[in-house]
Amino acid sequence: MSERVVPPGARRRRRPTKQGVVLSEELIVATALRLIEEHGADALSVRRLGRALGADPSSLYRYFRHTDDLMLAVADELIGRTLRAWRPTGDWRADLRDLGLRMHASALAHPRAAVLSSYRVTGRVHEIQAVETILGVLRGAGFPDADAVRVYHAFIDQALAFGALDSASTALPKAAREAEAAVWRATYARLPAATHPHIAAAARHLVHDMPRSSYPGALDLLLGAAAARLAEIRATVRPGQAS
Amino acid sequence: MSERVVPPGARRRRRPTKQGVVLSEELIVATALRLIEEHGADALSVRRLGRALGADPSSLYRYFRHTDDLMLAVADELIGRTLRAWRPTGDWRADLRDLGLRMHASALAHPRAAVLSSYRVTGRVHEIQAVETILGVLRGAGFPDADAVRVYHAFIDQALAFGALDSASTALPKAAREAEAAVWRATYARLPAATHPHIAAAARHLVHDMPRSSYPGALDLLLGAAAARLAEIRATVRPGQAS
DNA sequence: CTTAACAGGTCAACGGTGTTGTCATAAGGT
DNA sequence: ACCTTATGACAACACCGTTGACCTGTTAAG
Repeated sequence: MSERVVPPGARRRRRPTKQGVVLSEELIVATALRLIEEHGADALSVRRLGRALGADPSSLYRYFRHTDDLMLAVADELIGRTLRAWRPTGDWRADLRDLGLRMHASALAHPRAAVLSSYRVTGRVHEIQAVETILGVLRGAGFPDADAVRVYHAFIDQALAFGALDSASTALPKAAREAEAAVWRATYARLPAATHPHIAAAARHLVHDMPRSSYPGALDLLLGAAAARLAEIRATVRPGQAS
Repeated sequence: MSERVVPPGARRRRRPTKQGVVLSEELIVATALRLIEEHGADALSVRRLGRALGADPSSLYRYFRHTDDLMLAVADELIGRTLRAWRPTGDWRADLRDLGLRMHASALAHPRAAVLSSYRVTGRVHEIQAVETILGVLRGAGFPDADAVRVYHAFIDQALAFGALDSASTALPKAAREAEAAVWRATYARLPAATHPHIAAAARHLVHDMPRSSYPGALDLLLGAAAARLAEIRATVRPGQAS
């Protein structure tokens, strides 16, 4: 066995599959994404992916060391797509808001990849490009390096964390998702004021608010705090005028 | 088969297992938690849990309809423990900060349950108690119902989302976790300024910041924004003096 | 005190999963 | 034309969650 995965550059022998398909890293990732989109995140398994490709499942291990590796490649491809669709305008706050919402939406569309990419550092091309781009926006806006990294960190973690959270709940079978919303109406909204005064008082708001994502609000909060920090920095730096 | 799970109240026949153990919902949940603590989140499977209990795996289905159900019970137990350990002082901001950190820590200690509980509404006793308690803190501080729910929502989602995110990364095998940190040093910190100027400029900060959790910072941000909102509300309400 | 019902345990099986060791073969370089 | 070897196929392993059928001891009713 030793190492069955060959570095991408060294691949040459394009022997087709029994069913005539010529495999490649790109084709595998694209097919995985298609499977996820068409049949949901749970439809993705090595065996099913093999079947969809017209190849033996074990062939995939010539391209990825294990499932995780494959999912990271899928996640990186998603980052790339999100970044390509994004059109920065030069207004850092609006641009980051837009990017945050896009990342969140992309996570919602691909729950499984979102969960994985939320806590893994891929070190792949698109991820690096995203880091460079976001840091560029922040430094361009005038954040000193240390603050730029802090804001970047909070921004990216929040987008990923809420993305994973919200995507997990939309990935539930439809019946289960409706059942969740029903818990707020049927259980919480009916608790008597005698035993649960605070829930009873706020019941109306709970039923309305809780089944919705709190990400947009949290994002605005973060950007607001960052803007306040930037104003503070600018005020401090004015006298000396150095970066 | 029909319905094999009997509602907790109706249980009476306490026939012991072949190996002499008397099962109960509480014992199962406690054992599951112990397994997670001792051998990591991946050590928890129906079969292993059965083995640890000295019972056939299928016996567990007399108590929980499926694995999810079991994990929700585990999650609810965790909420209960966290809440019991928390000692509110009456200072809403300090109390919520303390509670948020405790929830985050508890998620770190029980990654698998954390992930599940982060996007599911259990409607179980401890969860309800937590909602009532937190809403009580906020309403007691003077937040009107609608704002209390908004702050509650952001607070709880943030704690759960970051908890799930951070716990997922600490649940990685130690080798993988070290590899992640190494990516920042070995890949990002070495990118040439010519192609990646922003990363190169901020490299030192990236290496230091990125492998750490951004939750405490994000939490303070949220509470700061909530405090600002409360001050605003108080200022507006002063003249009429009504709640 | 006997007896009938059934809660709650066991067993065996089904169809799935990721992963690996071994083998065969066709493509490429020489 | 040959040799090497990348790469695909196959079969097997050890797991997983879940279920239907069966059996038995406890319990409540008569």
